[in-house]
Amino acid sequence: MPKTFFITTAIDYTNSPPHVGHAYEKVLADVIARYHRLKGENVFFLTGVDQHGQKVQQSAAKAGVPPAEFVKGITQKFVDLWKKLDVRYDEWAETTSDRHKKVVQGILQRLFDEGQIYKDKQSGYYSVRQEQFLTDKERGSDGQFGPEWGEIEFREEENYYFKLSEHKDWLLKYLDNRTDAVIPDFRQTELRNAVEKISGDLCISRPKSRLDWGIELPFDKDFVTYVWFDALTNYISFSGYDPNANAVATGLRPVETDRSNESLRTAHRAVATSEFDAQPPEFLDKWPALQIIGKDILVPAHGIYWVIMLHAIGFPDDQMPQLLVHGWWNLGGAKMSKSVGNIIDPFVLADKYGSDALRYYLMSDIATGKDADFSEERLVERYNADLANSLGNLLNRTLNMAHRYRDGVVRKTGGDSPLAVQAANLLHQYETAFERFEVHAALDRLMEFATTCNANIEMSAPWKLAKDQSRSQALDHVLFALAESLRILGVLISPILPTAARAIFYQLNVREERQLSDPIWGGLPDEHHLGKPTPLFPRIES
RNA sequence: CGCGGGGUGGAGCAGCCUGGUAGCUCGUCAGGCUCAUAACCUGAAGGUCGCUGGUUCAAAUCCAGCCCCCGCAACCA
Repeated sequence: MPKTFFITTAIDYTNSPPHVGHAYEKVLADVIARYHRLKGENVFFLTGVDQHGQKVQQSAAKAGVPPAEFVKGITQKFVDLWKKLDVRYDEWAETTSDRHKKVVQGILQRLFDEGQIYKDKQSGYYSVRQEQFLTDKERGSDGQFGPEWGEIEFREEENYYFKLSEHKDWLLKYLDNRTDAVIPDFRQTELRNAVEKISGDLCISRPKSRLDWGIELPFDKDFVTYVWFDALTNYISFSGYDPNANAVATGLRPVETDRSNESLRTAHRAVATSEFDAQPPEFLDKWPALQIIGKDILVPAHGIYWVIMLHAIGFPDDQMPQLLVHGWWNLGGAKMSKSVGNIIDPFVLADKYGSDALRYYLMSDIATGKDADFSEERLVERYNADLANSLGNLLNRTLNMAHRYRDGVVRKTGGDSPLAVQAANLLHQYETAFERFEVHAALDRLMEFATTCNANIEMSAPWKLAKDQSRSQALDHVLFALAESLRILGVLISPILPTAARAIFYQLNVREERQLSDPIWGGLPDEHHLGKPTPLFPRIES
């Protein structure tokens, strides 16, 4: 039984409703997931929401509702959006669920028992209004804290810390050994540089007096865990990880009193490997995941904290997730941001242009990993050029001719079509692009093929063939090749445009193809009866 | 000398990792076609691939230096 393809996205923070950036990430993950399903693989696509934390607590208080209720409302908007955009996930992560809490607490307890988590005192300037400690970063150009922070006081606070810096050397070595830990590679360079600068440990708690909307520390009920262990662990807590599966193996673990000792660390790894194997089969079947994240949360969250957390709880190096880091949709060259108020609402776009149009734009007009500029005019332009004029019109004219000249029946004739060769090339290039997560490139190849088909029609001029009885067979040959080409286009575009693909199959009157082996030339039966043409992508007139 | 990204015909971008006639969409101009969603096809004009130097038979692509633009507190993919 082959392993399941496991793909995750970042979980979205339920402090405010989704914008087009959220939509991009989930659609990207959905497209890659659908591609793997097309390949016939078992796929586990996990996404969800991050519901705890200070901002949520504050927003809920402002709205005058309990955090649990506040979070429910925002969560629903995300769920609604994914439904609207055909984002089909297999599991939904909500960090307030019991299932998740148990895993988080299990991991925390374990690390605490092993001495990886300790209590310490921190002191510094504290903003009462913002309920946070201030660092030098918050100082203005004059070196003072600005009025936006309100009253500032000097405060001491105890918190729990995770021994992050202890794993710095491991992480450096891991990154050096695995060149595709992060994609694209320049992000790995960026991460590697950031790891070099790690100093100090990671604060992982907040006293309940300050924040109680979170998961309680299992070893100290006056605290909740803050952000990192709460949010990042969702990737394993919702995929079957059992924090207690390693109970036996942990007993073998040497007590690490001298943590700088390399031999102990080696022993630690040896034990860790076996304890990882003790995980439930359903988890082992999925893990490791391909994790899709935005460029803002690579450093330090996923690239440093998350992989170190996994390492600390015994995940071997070859079980580290691969991080696919995508860029941002900017607006007029400027960053999209809530405070500036230049947020694009994906609901509005989806209602106005349809799910597929939005999906197509988000997948085609940005190179995976890079930034791009969002523009509604571009969306319309690409929709009209590629989907309406090229692909949609190709389907329409082909079906029209088939009905007009042949009553909708296409016949297999001997001989090769130049389109057959092109289709084989297309399939190859398409797969290559997808293996590199270059969805934009895959779409380019698809549209090139559609253009080739359109050019093929001009060249063969079926309307002339139809007038000449002696060339009847040539006409059959052309029409069959075109119908076959469209069937292949439908299969290959289905991960990106699931709704449109279904419409193509319907109009071609073929059953919904699901396998990547289907786009092989010759799949269409002889004497096939095509369906009636209906404009697939009506032009958007501005 | 902080870290990283970018600079490609009028606009927006891909290509760069794995050097070998510079490609896509839009726009402009000229033809063609009529099956089609006033869609389609062909051709043309338009580029010193930021600058300088190096490596090479060959550089948009590799190396070095320089110039300009953007991101790196929070919200936040």
